[in-house]
Amino acid sequence: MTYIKSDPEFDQKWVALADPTRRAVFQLAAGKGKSVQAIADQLPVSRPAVSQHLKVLHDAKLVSVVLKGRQRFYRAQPAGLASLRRWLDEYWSEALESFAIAADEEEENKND
Amino acid sequence: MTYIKSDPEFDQKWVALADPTRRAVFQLAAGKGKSVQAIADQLPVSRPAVSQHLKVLHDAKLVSVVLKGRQRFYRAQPAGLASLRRWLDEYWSEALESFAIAADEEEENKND
DNA sequence: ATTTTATGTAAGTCATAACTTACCGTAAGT
DNA sequence: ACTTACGGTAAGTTATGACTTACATAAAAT
Repeated sequence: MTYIKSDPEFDQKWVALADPTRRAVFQLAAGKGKSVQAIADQLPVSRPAVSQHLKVLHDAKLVSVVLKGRQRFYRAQPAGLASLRRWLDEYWSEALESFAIAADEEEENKND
Repeated sequence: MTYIKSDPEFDQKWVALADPTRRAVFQLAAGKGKSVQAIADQLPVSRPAVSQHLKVLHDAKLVSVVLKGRQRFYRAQPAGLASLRRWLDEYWSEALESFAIAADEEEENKND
């Protein structure tokens, strides 16, 4: 078995959130929902850059849009984080449930 | 406020796990701990590539190493996922605690 | 109707990241 | 001692991604 199980939707979410600027966009869009301009105003990048980031986030289903006249209100969609959370928990829980690991950890870190 | 709060250690973890191959490396190193060769054997990339991925993961404190003779056993360190989990939960919980959002969601997705 | 305002998108630049092959050091086995 | 196995690292290639400025479109305001 020399291949990697690929899940494009899942990968997209990781890639989308790996960029700090894009993560900031996501955070700014959390809660209330903001126009592109409003988001760009709070960031050190151009307005088109924000548009591009929003496209990536939208494709990854991490934000939703509402059209209001000539404005577009983007809002973070926390539900889109579900698969990432599940992945993390899969490995996270290993750490908690196993005392054996904690014990070995010390042994290992001597040569680390 | 036109800057982004930067946390290099935190960013590193995101970047490290955003790559599918590197995520596969991390997963293969979960639980038992494997030699570089053993990991490379299960992936469609070269052994040096795996070494490079492991360096990134190690720098991000997502794996630990144990030296045993000429082998190096790498093991995933779930504790390294803590900060990511906390970040996710911050936005994840918003979704769960607020019924208002769920209601608005429908309204919004009409124009989506 | 003309002019703003809000946004998307195209085109170009530049840095970086994910590979590869080649090479080096070092521990084990003979 | 010599050879083989393990793994890090250097160098080079290539794709991609995060920006920018310039342009295009459509709704609102005058």
